[in-house]
Amino acid sequence: MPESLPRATIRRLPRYLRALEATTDRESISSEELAAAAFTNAAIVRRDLSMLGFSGIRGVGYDVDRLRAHIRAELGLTADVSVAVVGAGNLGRALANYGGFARRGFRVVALYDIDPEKIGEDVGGVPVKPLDELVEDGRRGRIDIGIIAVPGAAAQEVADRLVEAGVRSILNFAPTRVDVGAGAEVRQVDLATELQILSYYRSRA
Amino acid sequence: MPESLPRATIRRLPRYLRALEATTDRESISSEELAAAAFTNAAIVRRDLSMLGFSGIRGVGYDVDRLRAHIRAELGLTADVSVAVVGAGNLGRALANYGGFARRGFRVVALYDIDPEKIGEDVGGVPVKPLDELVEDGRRGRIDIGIIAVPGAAAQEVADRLVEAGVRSILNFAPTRVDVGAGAEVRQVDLATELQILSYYRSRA
DNA sequence: GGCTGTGAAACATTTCACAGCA
DNA sequence: TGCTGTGAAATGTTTCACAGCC
Repeated sequence: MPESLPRATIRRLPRYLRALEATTDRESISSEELAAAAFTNAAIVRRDLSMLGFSGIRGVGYDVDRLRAHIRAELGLTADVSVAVVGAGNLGRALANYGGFARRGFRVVALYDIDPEKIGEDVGGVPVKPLDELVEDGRRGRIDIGIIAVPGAAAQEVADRLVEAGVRSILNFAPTRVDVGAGAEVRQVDLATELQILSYYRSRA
Repeated sequence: MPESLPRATIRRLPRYLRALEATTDRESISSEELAAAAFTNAAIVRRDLSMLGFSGIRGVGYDVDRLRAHIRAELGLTADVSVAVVGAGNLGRALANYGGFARRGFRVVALYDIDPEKIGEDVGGVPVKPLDELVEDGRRGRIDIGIIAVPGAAAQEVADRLVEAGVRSILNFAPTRVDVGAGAEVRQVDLATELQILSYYRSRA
């Protein structure tokens, strides 16, 4: 594995990319300007881009087009990324319909569920398929990222299936942490946790 | 404002609380055990609890009931917290229906939308109301936390209304950052960003 | 003996500040 | 002159390791 970037830098790359995608009217951008657009500060921008091995021009700034392409490449976003969502409940449907994914190069290719009632439905162009087909689909075509949008009790089972299907990147919305081997990377989004953290700050305002 | 805890500690408190809520069969728990349940390590647990001003008993561990109550208090979760969701699209509906909130003491009291078609609907017991009533509702009753679940273009406008309604804690699911004064705390959950970070790790596996 | 509480070291990240180049 | 690139300091966080108490 090539030298990895600092975690803090990685977390900021999507913000830089978004800012650069919104920048269409200029050839170059200074660290100060990019920082303002990406909600950080100029020193951090310069340090981050230097970690990426990307150079600007002193007295001028960074070349917008080249930087955009550089960050896309760094994030592995050179081609569309295919996403499978497991769980066709409210959250799964919301994710399948979410325009923000397509706009950023993520293509939701299927929703999987165990409820026979839901199989065959079409959610904004995305077919709902039986969970039993996940492993086969994953082995045949390519699923780059799997999203777990099922109740906590089913999360581990779904994670196992995803891994079996060859999925090595998982976004888990279930509050239950899942254990996959070293073979996969899991990110956790816990909605109640976010509210609890807000609650902490609120209670001492 | 009382001395604030380190950010890193605050982020872990919800995990400790969840672990302790699942612990009903024992009176005390060691840092080692709590660490395993909360996906961290024993030294961090001891340091965190010591920052909280909470003491265990040497040779034994931490009193489960007292610690649970202590963390709940620290998180401001002594009473139910009321939540308003703005945007009755797929995501807003998913959030209004999400059992994980109620189970953790968060009560979604209303969904707000501008679409006249949706007004008056009932989403899992939560009424959909016109956005125009948000400010009035917020001033009359109490809305502890507001969730923005509208398209990016409308996010800032919604944030302004929330602040006007007296809401000082906001969870924003729109990709657009919102600017509220110093009066409110905003947390950002960006779904595409999460996928991009996963994509980074995938591309170098 | 077992586990907490915490100095001190190690590590990670941010900020400062300025030399150096276009 | 204006802005980058980066040492060095400051700050924040984790890890180590062990004294001290139950």
